[in-house]
Formats: sequence, C-alpha cells, structure tokens
Amino acid sequence: MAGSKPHALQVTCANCGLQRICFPRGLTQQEIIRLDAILQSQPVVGKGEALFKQGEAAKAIFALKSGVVKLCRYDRSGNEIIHTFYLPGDVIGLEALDQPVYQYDAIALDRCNLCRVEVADLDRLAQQMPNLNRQVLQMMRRELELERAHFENVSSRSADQRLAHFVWHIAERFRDRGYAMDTFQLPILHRDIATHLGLTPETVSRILRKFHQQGILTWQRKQVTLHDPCAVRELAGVEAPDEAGEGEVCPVCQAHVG
Amino acid sequence: MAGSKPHALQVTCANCGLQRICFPRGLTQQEIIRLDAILQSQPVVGKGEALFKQGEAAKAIFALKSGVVKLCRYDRSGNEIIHTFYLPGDVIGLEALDQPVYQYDAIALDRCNLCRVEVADLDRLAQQMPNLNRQVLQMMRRELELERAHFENVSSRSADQRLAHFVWHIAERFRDRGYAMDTFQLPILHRDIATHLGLTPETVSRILRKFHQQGILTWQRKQVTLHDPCAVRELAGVEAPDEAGEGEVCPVCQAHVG
DNA sequence: ACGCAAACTTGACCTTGATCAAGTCATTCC
DNA sequence: GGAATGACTTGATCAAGGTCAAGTTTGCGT
Repeated sequence: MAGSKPHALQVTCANCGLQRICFPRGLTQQEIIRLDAILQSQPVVGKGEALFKQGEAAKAIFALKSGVVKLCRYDRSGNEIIHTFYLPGDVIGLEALDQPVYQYDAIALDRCNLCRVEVADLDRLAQQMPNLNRQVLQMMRRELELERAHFENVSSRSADQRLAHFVWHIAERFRDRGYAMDTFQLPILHRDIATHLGLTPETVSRILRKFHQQGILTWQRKQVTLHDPCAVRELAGVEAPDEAGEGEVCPVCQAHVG
Repeated sequence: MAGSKPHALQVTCANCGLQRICFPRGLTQQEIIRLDAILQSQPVVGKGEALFKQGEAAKAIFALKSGVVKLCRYDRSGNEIIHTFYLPGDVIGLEALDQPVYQYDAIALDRCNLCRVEVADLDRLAQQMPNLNRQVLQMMRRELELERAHFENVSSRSADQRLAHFVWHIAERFRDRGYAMDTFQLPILHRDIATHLGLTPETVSRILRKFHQQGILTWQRKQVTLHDPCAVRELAGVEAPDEAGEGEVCPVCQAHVG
C-alpha cells in the first residue's frame, strides 16, 4: 500500500499517489500547493483505534492514505450499525465542516496512515479558493450517493445478492484506484460485513461457503479472490458497462482483471 | 397549506411562511432579497406528475411550498425504490448543483406548489454570497443524515418498529414546521410506505390494523392520528428529548401535542 | 511455543414476513 | 349514478434467514 515506508521523504499532495482520487481532484497545481500548506499532521492510527468518536468536537477531516476505516454508530439497544467502509484515497469526516460534533465513530480496521486537515484552516482556504467549495460539495454528494446505493442494496434484496453486491462494489473501488479487482486483501471481519448488510455472521458464513463451492469467489482470512467476476457482477445486479460493445469478450473480466 | 390561494399576491422569500425552514435559513435579510431576484418561476405540478426524471438534464432545484413529493428510482427488475418523501419547506434536487443529469425521479404525490431555482443562477449568486455555499452544504449534509437515519431504521429492525419509526419521523417533521404532530393529512399510499420501508403492502396493512386495535395510532384514508404518541416514539426506538426534565408529564406528548 | 479469547463454522430449529389468492372498499371516468 | 380500475384487507401457506448451541480455527499476548 502507498506511504508505508517509514523513512520515505515527506509526502505532499503534489507527490502523493492518491492525488487523482483524493482531495486535490479537480484543483489546479497551484491550489494543490496551497492545500498542502495547511496539511500539518499525518497521523498513524492503530488497529481498533478511533479517528474520532460520536460526540467529540468535530475539528478536523481526514484523508486516508492506507488502511481501512469503518463509519459506525450504536442504536439504543447497543447494536452496532456500520454505514460505510473507507478505502485509501477516501476522505473521512466531511460532516465536520458543518457541525460542532461528530455524529459517528470512525474506527481503523487495521493500521492506517492519514492526512489530518483542520476545519478552521480549510474554511479559511475555501474563502480564497472557490474550486475548493465545489470540491467539498462534490465529495459530500458522492457520500450521499454511496449511502443511497447501499440502501438500495440492503432494502429489498436477498442475502446472496447483498453479499455479491458488496464484494463487487469493493472490487470496483480497488479497480478505480489502479489495483487488481479480482484479488485483494480486505481487513474487514465477516462480523462487520454482516452488520453492514443487515445480516448475521452465520448467514454470511454459509453464503461464502456456497460461493466457494460454486467457484464464484473465495474470502478466506483477509484474502478475497473473484474466480468468476462476471458471475459476481451478475448476482450483484450490476449492468455490464459496455453491453453494446464488441460482444466478444466480457468487458469487465477481460478488460480489468489480472 | 401555504400558498394555495390562486389570487394571492406574489409570494416572495421575504414573506413566505416557510422562510425559517426553507432555503433562506441562515441568510441575512439582504441576502434573501437577492435570492428572491433569481426565483423566476413558481410552478404547480399535478398529482402523479414528475418534477424531474432520472436522466434528464439537471438544470434546476426546487423548494416545496405545498404538497408531498417522493424521490425514487427503479432497479434492474423494475422494482421501485423510494428513498425519501419531501414535505413543505424541503428543497428537492440539490444533486443538480453537481451533476449534469438527475439520478432519481421526483414525483408529486398530490398537487404541489413549488419554487424553481435555476442552477446557473444559483451558481452565479453563490460566487457573491459565501453564506449561500455554507447553506447549500448544510442542506446536502442534512440529506445525507436523513438517508443514514432511514438506513438505520430499515437495516436491522422489525416491521413494526420500521413503521412506527416512519410515522414518528413524519410527525416530528410536521411538529418542526409548526403543525400538530398528533394528527395530520398524509397523501402517501400504503403501497409507497411499504416500498420505502422494504416491506409489502400486506404487511403494512396488518401492522396498521394491529396498531389500531392497540389504540396506538390510526391511518385511514389519508388521515393519520397518533392516539398514544409516546407509545409510537417508544416503538420507534427514539429517545424522549427531555429524559432528565420535570419527570411529571411526558415531554413529547404534552409539550407538543394538541 | 502455549494458551486464551475472539472469530468463524456448522447444524437443528423457529419466527418473521413474503407470497399467493380471493375478497372488499374507494375513486375516477363516462 | 354505475361500472371499472386501483387500493387496501384478510387468510392460508411457505421459505429465507434469524436464533441458539456446540463445535473448530485463528490470532495475539506472554
């Protein structure tokens, strides 16, 4: 993963590998340099630790350089509800721009490298950079879009479909970040997946066994492998991107896999 | 409802009854006047008609003055998914600020009075009014918060709880708008409720009968009555607002009802 | 390397809510 | 006003997935 060498030179937005998908997307080179100037700290958070917790003063937002983070909250009877998993390149805690305290917990699922941006600094910068406002609005809208897509997945589909859709969605995000989509490390507990999808760990376990037996995908330890990406996509209920194309090779599996 | 007299004087933001909850919230008097200037049209949309449809060019956002609107979309097998119902004072189609086309259908559930704001006009105005950017961001964040709350409701609760939570949530929104919370007209089909909550119409019908028999609430025709608001809130899994208060009267039912 | 705690698996059983079918009730359109 | 259409109700049946219980495996701390 990016940024894991402890002795590496100081990473700036200008030379960060995540520039394309992170904050700076859509900003000019000059603007990126000014953004860099307010990025004071690049904290590391250990497995299980919180970037922030519900109720804490919301003073900063974070960009995730490596690792995985879950955004969650507890209902009145203490059940965890997991809204999202963040991957490298995602921006976490945007709500802080708008509210005095965080509304959710953000928990690192493994060791995470982050960039921390103070809300006050960002606000000040935004007054001089209209593009940044647009950028922030777009990130917020994307977050809304993700939550809606997730709701559509959970609201009315079978357990098999939910799980297939989840895996496919994660695979797509890895693909978009330039990684292989047919095999990747995913440090998420099956229990957390179950919670995220409104299922039980037992059900997830049974479905994963079935998928494995059918040769569709395996998910053992933290290693996910899509043996038949098209079948996963099909189960997930996602359209093939180039339906009207060549028609010879599967556009998803051939174009992006391996 | 507001704005229903056809011969009424021209309604402006400055004299609109929804000023507190709609767009202008957080703007100065001067800014509201400038906002007014770009509000050219105040369309009326009939029952079942669309404000906009998925795939259309996203050129405007809307403020709802009267009526109810659903935001929905269809999955691959043609099943409707309903994300939100908008009540008077809500702003609809914010995504348009950020995208070339609408991603959802917005359908009027009864006759609706609207304000239409062109995205281009709003963009231009926002460059001169930093408050407006903040305002837009806040509305977007609220929309995200609503979607997450809805997901939490549907993801892991029983059918009874989902329905109670839905009714309670709507009642709260009416209360916040200055209407009675224990009885109101709600022009939403039971079928649409079922879709919104990931249930079937049959299940909704059975649960409503049970609630009626238990004296908790009735929902006949379009008339909703909460006979025991506290029971509804309890079922919905929502904390009483003033738990540590007087302790004598139920803070919700006495303070806001009737 | 050992042992404990947590994660995961597997099987038997049960509950919730979906499905199917046949009705009743409202609303709308001539 | 009366038929036709769509909304809602009610009952019988069924299956997906939850629950409970007892395993096995994994990972971590010492």
